[in-house]
Formats: sequence, C-alpha cells, structure tokens
Amino acid sequence: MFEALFRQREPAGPGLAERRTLVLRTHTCGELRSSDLGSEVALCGWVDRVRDHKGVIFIDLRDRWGRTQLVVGPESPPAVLAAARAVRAEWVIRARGAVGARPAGTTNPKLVTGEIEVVVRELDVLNEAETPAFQPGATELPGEEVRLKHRWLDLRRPAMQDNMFLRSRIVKIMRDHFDELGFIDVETPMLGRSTPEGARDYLVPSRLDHGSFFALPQSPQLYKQLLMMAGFDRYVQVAKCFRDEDLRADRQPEFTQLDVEMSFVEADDVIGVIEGLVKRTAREILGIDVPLPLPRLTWDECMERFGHDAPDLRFGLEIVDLTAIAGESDFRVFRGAVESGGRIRGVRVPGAAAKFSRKDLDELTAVAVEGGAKGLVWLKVEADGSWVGPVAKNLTGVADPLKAALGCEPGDLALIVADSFDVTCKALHMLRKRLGAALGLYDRDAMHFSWVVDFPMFAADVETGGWASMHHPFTAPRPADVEILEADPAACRAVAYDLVINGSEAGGGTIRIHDSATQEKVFKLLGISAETARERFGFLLDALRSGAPPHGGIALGIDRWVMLFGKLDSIRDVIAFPKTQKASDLMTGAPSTVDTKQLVELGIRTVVPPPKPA
RNA sequence: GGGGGUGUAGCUCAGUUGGUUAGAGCGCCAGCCUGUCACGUUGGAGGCCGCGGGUUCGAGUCCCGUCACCCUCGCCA
Repeated sequence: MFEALFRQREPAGPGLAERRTLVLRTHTCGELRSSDLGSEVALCGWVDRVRDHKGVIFIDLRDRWGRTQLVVGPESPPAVLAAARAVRAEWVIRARGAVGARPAGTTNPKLVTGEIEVVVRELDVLNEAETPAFQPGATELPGEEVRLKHRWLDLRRPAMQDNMFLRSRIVKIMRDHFDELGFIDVETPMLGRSTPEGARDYLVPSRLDHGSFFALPQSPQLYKQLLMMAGFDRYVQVAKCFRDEDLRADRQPEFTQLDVEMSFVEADDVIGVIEGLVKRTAREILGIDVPLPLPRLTWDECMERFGHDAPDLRFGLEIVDLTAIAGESDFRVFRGAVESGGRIRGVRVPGAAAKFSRKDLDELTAVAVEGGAKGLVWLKVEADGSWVGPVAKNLTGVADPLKAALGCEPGDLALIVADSFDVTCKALHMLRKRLGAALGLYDRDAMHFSWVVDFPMFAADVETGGWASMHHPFTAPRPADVEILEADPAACRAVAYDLVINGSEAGGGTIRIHDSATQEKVFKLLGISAETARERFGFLLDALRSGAPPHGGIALGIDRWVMLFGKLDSIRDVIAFPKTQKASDLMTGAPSTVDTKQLVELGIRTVVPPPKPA
C-alpha cells in the first residue's frame, strides 16, 4: 500500500533533472518503469531484503522514494555474485546495471517498480550494518520503547517516512497560504522572560547573571503582539513552544505552532484566513471539499449540547436537559441535585439497550464517576415503552415526560447524570466520547471542522479563589461586555475562537486588548497588582500606550494538525524525535546530569543528589 | 500526585493449578536451492522471565516494593 504513497512524493519538474546530476546514483528506488528498459542506471539505498537462490540473488533496495528489485544472476561477474551473497539487511549499497524487464509472470503488481528490475553489473558496499534491533521492513511493529530508542531505524519505516513527508507538505501549504496573503515570517526569541501564569516554564540559567533565568517560550504571544505594534500588520511563524506539564498522546513538552497575528482585524478576519487554510489543506492533502464558512458554536451552546468546549461533532448523542422534568420526581438523587442548584442531564443512546450488559453499564458508571459524578442513572426502554433500570421505580409521574424529552423509543438506552452543571458536563462528555468510539458512531475517515466562539473571559481559579484567564490575560472582552468587566466577570465573554477538528482543539486565538486601560483592568481582575504588571509586562503596557493598532491572531497546533490529517492516534508519530511521557528522550538519554563545572559556571547547586549511573 | 495497562530470546508474543531441561514465529549463523518478492528448505546459536525483597521443598507464575514504557484524571493562560 505504501508504494502508492511513494508516488505522491515524486517531485514534479526540475527535481528529477537535479537528481540526475548526482554522481553516485542516476535514479531513486521509486522511479524506474518499463519506459526505462535498457537504460544504464545506478541506484543507492538500503538493503530491505535479500532472497538468495544460489544461482540468482534478489535484493530489494529501499530509499525514501520506494523499492526496486536488484537481480544478480549467472551472467553477473563472479565478484558481484560473491558480494551480493555477503550483503545483509540494512547495508547501504550502490548498484550499477541495466534496467531489465521481469520475465512474464514474475512482475510484482504491489510495487510501482514491479515491472522492472536492475540487472546488476557492479555492486559497491557503501557501508555495512550491524544486525538492526528491529527491521524497518518488517510487518510487525516493535513496541514504542524500542522504536524511540532506535529512532533512526523507526524513521526508516515507510509509514514514518510518510508521516514526516505529510508534515512537510502541510507546513508548506501553511507557508504558501500565508505568504500569498502578504504575511511576513518573523522569528522571535527562544530565551525570554518567565511569566509564572499559565503553564510551568522550562528555565535556562544565565551564566552572566547568576541566579537569573531565561524561560523558553510557551508561545510567542507577547512578541507577536509587539510586532503588530511595530507595524508589521500580518505576521506568521512556525514556532517551537515549550510547556513543562504532564504529557498525553496529543501533548509533548515541546511542540510546534503555526503562530499568526494580524492588525486592524476583527475575529471574522482571522477566522476567514484560517478557514481558507483549512479548505486548502483538506483539498490538497485529503482531496475533500470543506464547505465554508465552517459551523460556529458558542461556548455556552457547546457546554449545553456536548458538555465540552471542543466537542466531537462527528456524531450526535447530544445532551438533553431534564432538570425541570426529573426534578419533579421523588427520586432523592434528582431532587438533591436540583435543590443544591445543580442540573439533571442525560443522553439518549438509540437502540443501545440490548448492546449493554450489566457489566458494560458498570463500566459506563465508572466513566461517569471518573468525570466527577457520584453515579450514573441508566434506563432502558422496554418494548412496551416502560423504563427498566435500578431507579425505574423512582420515576413515578415523570416516566413519560422523561421519555418524551429524551426522545426515547423502545430499545433505547438513556444515561442520566444529576449534579452540578460542571460535573454533568464533564461526566456526559466522557460518556459521549466513550460511546462514540465503542459504538462506532462515526466514520474514522470523516473530518469535521468547526469553530467554538464566545468563550468566557474568566474561569474561577480554585487555587486562589479569584479569577483566571480562560485563554490568556491579553484577550479582549466582547465590546458589549467591557462595561460589565468589573461588575460581573463571570458573565463577560471574550472575543475568542477555537478551531475544533474531530473533538480535538486544533487551534485557538483571540482578539487582543489594544488599550492599556483595559489591559490594566484585566490584570487587576486576575489579581496581578499594578507593580507586578509593571515589572513583568511593563514593556507591553508602554507599547500599548505608544500607538497600538487593534489586533488579534491565532495559533494552530501543527503536530495535532498533522496527526489529524494523517488519521493517526499519537502526536509522537508526526514528530521525528519525540519525548516519552516522562519527557525523556530514549535515544539521546536527555535529560541528563551535567558536569559540576557547568553548574559552577552557572552559579547553580542542585538540591537532589544525582541519580547513580545505571 | 491519583487510576489503569504492559514488561519472558535481537523483535512480536505464548507460557495451564506454583512442579522436570521456559516455547513459537520473525530475525541471526551455517548448509542446500536459477525467478523470488513475507522465497523455500535443513540444521544451529541465542534467556538476569525489567530490577530488589518475601512466601514456599520449589516462583516466569503468588505477595510487597521499585523502575521503565503506554493510556488516563489532575495539570496544560
């Protein structure tokens, strides 16, 4: 199958001619066809497999372009036959010979080069190879630990090469798109100032100022705003970002964003530019047409209908509010939730009653509990329309209205959570995710793009009891909400927009505050004193007072884009050298202890004794 | 920090109720083989059963601890 993909890698036009000028090889291993019959060629690559039949030896030669069969037969010089016999997997060789037609019946339709073979007349071993830890050409995929430790071997695998080429193509589309729209690519520093809000910083000690530290950027947020104040108008950068937080399948400590900022814009301008990119990427990478504009949901709507701010819209299972109806029942759990200001909400799972055993329902209950719920009410609709379930007998008087509200029919399953709004959101969101996957409610090839807008400006900060920024402290409130900024922060909505692809946050941006008075108000609300604000963000406040245009932007998670467009499950498969869940690099051994001399130079003394070398 | 999963040959895995000498496929080494393409075939080598402790006459198997990797909650402005 991957042979077909190799074809896509073939560069058009000048690339071919340029490669012909190379000295060691005339063609790549994915290039020769019947039309080349009789040509004298030279190929270089890795030995993928050897099939030694004594009198005739076949060698599959592999490079990033594909695979070509070399044949060494009785007509080959004895030295070549001997050399071919000695060759082993992953050796790097160069073969010269003529392109020959494979005898009738021996062509290989699975290979784009399967019509031909190269009849070897000269064979040079460019480099031998030790027996590899695993074979890149093998069908069985080694465990990830082994792949990460021998990453260079893993990256030889066609699947990984496809991923890296996909990434390269997507980034090129991004660069072309923004270049054509007049954006300027500006690099911003990696060594910056630590800002304790947000994620944990990666710190870099200063040698010239002991006790002081740089921080690696969590994002180029402030720099790009300052570029707007500097008049660059439209900025773009493929930016490495660093956040020292715990990892996930879709989170790495260092990751890449397509960072974008624009002046004299409103949200629709930024959204429009990104929608153009979405359409273009989907067309060029997947060959699908994405109708624009993309659907937009408000944050409130998302939480009501899906319980999450990045809902997977590839399937239904929308949340239904049952507070008014179920609150009338005698069921203690329902009444209790209502009385303490909570909500009763549920989802209808059509036709699922028979599919879920008691054990399955216990598992779903565990999912709800993991989401913070104290339990899960499950109900099945019998053929006669009656409810069945542990609490069915508690539904006196509300059984039919409940059924009507959920739209349940015989054979359906209903899952209901009664708790605070936040808990019902969390639990039902997790149930939705689980059910969507377990019941196969969506096509794995489907791509769903949407925007979530009108996020709250602030969320309650459980640690401080104050307010915390939902996005970041530079987010502008909706113009209509500026007046209630201080009076009712919870009700204040931001001009913020998240791009959601298949239930994954693929990008997020905001219109920024561009006047220092509003910025200072927001800092104050966030509990950042005037002195602290001046110390940490004085340059921003100064810049805001020196002619700051209205501006806003967005950052797209490139790793996630590639993962999603490549239909992959892990971000690590689109990063050449990723880190493990403990943020270590199994290949290089980073992070590592350093010489005491280095520490002394930096004015640093470690508190934890260094681990004993293994 | 919490929950879950995995760890046995270079790789992928099996290993019964605790019981003799821990197996298979691939790979590796050697022989045979002139049309294979996951070549075939014959033979061979290869094991700290993650590590440490415990229970037991006896531990890959049971218990405790620990390490690594993966998934996940918290966390990720």
